[in-house]
Amino acid sequence: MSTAGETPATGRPRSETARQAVLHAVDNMLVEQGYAAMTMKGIAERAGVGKQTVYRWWSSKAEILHEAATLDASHELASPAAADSPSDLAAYAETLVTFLTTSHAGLAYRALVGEAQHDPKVAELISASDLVKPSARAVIQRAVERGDLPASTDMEDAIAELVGPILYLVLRNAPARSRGHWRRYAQRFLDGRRS
Amino acid sequence: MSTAGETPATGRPRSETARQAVLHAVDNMLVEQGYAAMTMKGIAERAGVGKQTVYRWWSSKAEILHEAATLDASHELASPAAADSPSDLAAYAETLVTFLTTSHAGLAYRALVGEAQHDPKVAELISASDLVKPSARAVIQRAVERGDLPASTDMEDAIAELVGPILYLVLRNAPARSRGHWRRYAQRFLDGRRS
Amino acid sequence: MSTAGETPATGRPRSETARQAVLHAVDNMLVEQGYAAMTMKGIAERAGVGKQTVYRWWSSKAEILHEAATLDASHELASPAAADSPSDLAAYAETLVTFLTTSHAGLAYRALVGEAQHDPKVAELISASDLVKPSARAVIQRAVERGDLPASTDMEDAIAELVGPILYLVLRNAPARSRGHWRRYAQRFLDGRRS
Amino acid sequence: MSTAGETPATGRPRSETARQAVLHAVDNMLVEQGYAAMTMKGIAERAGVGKQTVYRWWSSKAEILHEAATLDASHELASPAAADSPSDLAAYAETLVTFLTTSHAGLAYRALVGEAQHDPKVAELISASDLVKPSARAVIQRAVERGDLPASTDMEDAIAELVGPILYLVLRNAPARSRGHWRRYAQRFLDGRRS
DNA sequence: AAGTAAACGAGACGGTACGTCCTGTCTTTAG
DNA sequence: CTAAAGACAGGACGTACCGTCTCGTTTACTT
Repeated sequence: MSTAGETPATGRPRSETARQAVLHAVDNMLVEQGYAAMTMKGIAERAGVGKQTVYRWWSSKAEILHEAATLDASHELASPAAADSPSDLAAYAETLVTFLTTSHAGLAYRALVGEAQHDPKVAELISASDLVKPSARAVIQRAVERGDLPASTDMEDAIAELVGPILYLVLRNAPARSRGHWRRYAQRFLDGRRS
Repeated sequence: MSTAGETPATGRPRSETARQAVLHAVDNMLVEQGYAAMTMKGIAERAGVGKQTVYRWWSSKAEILHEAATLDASHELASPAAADSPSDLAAYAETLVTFLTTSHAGLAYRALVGEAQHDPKVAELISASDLVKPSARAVIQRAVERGDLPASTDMEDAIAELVGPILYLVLRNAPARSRGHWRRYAQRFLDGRRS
Repeated sequence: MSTAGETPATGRPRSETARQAVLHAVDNMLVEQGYAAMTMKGIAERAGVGKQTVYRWWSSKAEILHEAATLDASHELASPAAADSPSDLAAYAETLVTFLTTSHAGLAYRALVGEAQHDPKVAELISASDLVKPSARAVIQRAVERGDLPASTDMEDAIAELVGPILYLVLRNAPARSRGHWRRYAQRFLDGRRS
Repeated sequence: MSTAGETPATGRPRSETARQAVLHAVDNMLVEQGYAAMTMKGIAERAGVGKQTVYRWWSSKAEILHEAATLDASHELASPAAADSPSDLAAYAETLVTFLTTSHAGLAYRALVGEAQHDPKVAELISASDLVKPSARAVIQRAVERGDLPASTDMEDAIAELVGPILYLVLRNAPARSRGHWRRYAQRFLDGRRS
């Protein structure tokens, strides 16, 4: 990871230019070539940066991708509160699908979830700082506060049941669903959890 | 893929011994070393087989893994019909979790789902012959026939909503849930789809 | 080293084409670029060969160079016996100078002698199979047999005293000496060892 | 090279401490690790000096080594005039062998002679300021003045014939020779050059 | 005393070669 | 014609050095 906690007292400071170049390179290469075709060597060349500079700040392409995606994700997943809980949840579902299927950060997220199945380090990375969870937690929290979900709702389970089916479809490249579909999806989610 | 259409008229026949050796090697290596550390060369050596022999019958380690997993999966995911739908669904959820977290084939399935995010060929492979879907379809079908789910139930959506949350938890290495949890999970699933 | 002692019973045999391509590449690159600028990567590319193939048969550029030079050296250093010992020794001195200053193999020999000062492995290599020594030994032996040098002559010392000054001049890029110079040089060598 | 021509009018002056630290570091590292293992970075760290400081005053490790060796060489190669020319020459030969095989500066000299075969800049360096030549010239000059060598003796050739065989043996790590050997060696040198 | 300017230690920078590993193909002998 | 064995061309891996370039700091000489 590139976030340096303490500032080193001495030596040439890290080049922010190089950092940005790497993050942009990774972002673009993911879309153009896909995760598997990306290499540390290729990233360095694309960014116009030495390989050592990349390794100095990130230990794998997954880590770079995670940082690049995190920067955009919170902004892209922001779902403003709607009038009522069904609308709120349905809007969030649509936002999430759009994020996962069209956004650069969303593609990165899917690649990272995939990679996490092969590499425990990546699994730890996304579990320590999941891009999607916070937004899902927020929308469920709103429903609880409105009284549309019981106060006893287990947050982890609720997130899994809200996000899981969406991720399942997206990871399998299922065809897009209609707006009405997500409206009914939100309703089922609420109905199943009515006390 | 290993399915040979017509039998070649002449020459030395394909060695079934070699095929079995490869499938067993892949199975064991996945558990011992993980997906990423497996290589075609390593598989061949472990199986006591030439590299060319592996390439002759499968085009990637994903394909070998898929075949190895498919053999076991249907048997391991068989969930006998229980007395009522909630019990049936809860039992299936538990079986699926056990499969995905402890079985060799289940680990292979997770590795393949991960790989599918990087490689379209693998995505096609698992979508053409998903190990889990048939079992989920069967248990949902039983609920429809019992009248506990409406006849109009969309099967693809229902599978996604039943399996999605489970896969979401498992892919993130979430801690095991209790039997009661899955009982309530099944109930929420049915309640959301009532009326 | 590339000399395989025992023949392996199985597998694809070594490609003689690749071996020749590497040896030629090294030969040409030494002249064009110099020893320091030659790299294993560059040799492989120039030879149209994989890096692994190079490492499979030689462990360093010095070893390749040694093999390439050895092939040519004995032929190029062959000095036919002259009428008398002074002429014989003078002719050999001239041949040796020409070899060391103009021949590809001679340039390689100088590079190897240089490298041997930094790398004990190279030192061992050239001491185990020196390109120059055999030819010097032969010409001194002839002088002994003619009775122009005492039978008690220590061969190692005589070689050092015959070849050393020549090598000293060549390694320092001293200007070329005349034919008469080498004639007098041979005479001094014989005179110093008379009686 | 470190000899600064004109003194800059202003700014912090060069640190003599740093210069000495670098020269000592190089001296020790050569003995401990060998020429090939020495790096500019390693030298700087060993000397407790910044890399830039090293590059400011020397352009390569060969140059540092040359300066370090030059400081000691003239002192170590000083060979006091003996009673007669054979003794004088024999003593010098022994001194030279000892220098080349045991002294730090002698090891440095051998490393530089080796490097000169790969790098023309180093070749120029040692030919412009050879550590050994002056001492050899002095001892030969004494023999001429004593009348034991003809006045017409070509100095360059004589140096080559006196030093060449010694260097040849040393560069090949030949076993040490006895005192009697060098006595006879000196005699042969004189006999060969008697008019 | 304040200002100027170069040298200082430190270490990141863009590059490039290292030697190893793996890929998918090819070439041998054995069955 | 398949099998095991293993060499082939190619290319990415992560590491190490190269020589250059900033940093903040230090140290002498100039006003």
